[in-house]
Amino acid sequence: MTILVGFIYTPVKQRFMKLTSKGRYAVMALVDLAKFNNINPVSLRDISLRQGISLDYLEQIFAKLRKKEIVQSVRGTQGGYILNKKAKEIKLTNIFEAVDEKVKTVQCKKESKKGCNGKLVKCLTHNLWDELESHINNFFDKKSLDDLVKDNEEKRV
Amino acid sequence: MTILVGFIYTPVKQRFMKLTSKGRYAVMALVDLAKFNNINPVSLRDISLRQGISLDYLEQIFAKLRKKEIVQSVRGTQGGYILNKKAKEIKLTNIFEAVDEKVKTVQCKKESKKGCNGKLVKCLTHNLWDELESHINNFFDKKSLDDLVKDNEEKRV
DNA sequence: AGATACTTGACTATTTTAGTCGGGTTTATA
DNA sequence: TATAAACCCGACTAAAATAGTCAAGTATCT
Ligand code: FES
Ligand code: FES
Repeated sequence: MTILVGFIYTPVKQRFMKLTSKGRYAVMALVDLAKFNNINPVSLRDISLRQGISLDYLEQIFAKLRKKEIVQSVRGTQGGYILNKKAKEIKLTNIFEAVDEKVKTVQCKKESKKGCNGKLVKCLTHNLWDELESHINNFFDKKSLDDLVKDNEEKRV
Repeated sequence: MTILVGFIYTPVKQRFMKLTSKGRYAVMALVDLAKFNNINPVSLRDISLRQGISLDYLEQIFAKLRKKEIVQSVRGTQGGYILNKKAKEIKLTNIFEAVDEKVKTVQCKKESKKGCNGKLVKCLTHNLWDELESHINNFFDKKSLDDLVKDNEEKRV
């Protein structure tokens, strides 16, 4: 905190956009699941081996996916996970939201007139981040798990 | 690192997309600079006060912007920074690139057949991240500093 | 000379990430 | 009914990144 002519800088504590391995893994794992999602549930162990993702980490991720009702679990031997909806109805936005990687560029409340950094007016770049957010979410809202699986099958042909 | 049936998980150390305060500040500061960029250079102290960004941090950011020839410095009293190009020619991509916040979703080499996580084949979601990268950079390539300033003036009217 | 402003580089508290670990519970099947 | 395969849950942690801070300059105007 720097003090300058009676001015105090309150550090802005806001990570304003993230998309990291957790989200990437979630999508990878779900594509894998969707591909092998015939009759039997798919175990995390299989996904872990096929995709090279730590089993323990996958468990954390799937706990979140289950809470958001994207997957369903089947316990016991021969258990695993199955999709809880049609692959076409699972959009990337849903997945990212479930694992806390929602794309959110502005932290300031939309309704309130207040800006970020506590000022009484929106900052110079507020509009930009707002547009960016729409731009990205637009992409994620359109893409479904089904699209990804199909995209993948094509590639293989 | 978990060992499982002779399998070793090498942790994937890749942050695959970032856009944080540093980039946000860089853009804010440059919009401010562009607005007040008449004849005289604009001092970081002024930007700091107007935008509520730590002066010390701004100095770090502007050092990078100068290295990439986005701004020019004028030393001494009444000194400060001026834009090194027309505001119309400074795209957001250039700004983010300068402060190391380039949007880069895939780490695997494009030419090589190898995928991320060291596998010999591209992962299930490679295409997706590739598309996403284009989608976002498309947005940033189009937006110039000039657009932002104009956008801002309109709002004020 | 003094003040203003840029320049450089090292340092650091805090937070986030990408896991790990240990102990459960549930259920199919041998 | 014993066992093993799978999910379930919460706590823990090393390493990295973030958002700065701080100190000691140098250049230039008045
Ligand atoms: S982002 Fe909304 S005011 Fe700064
Ligand atoms: S992102 Fe290119 S192979 Fe995984």
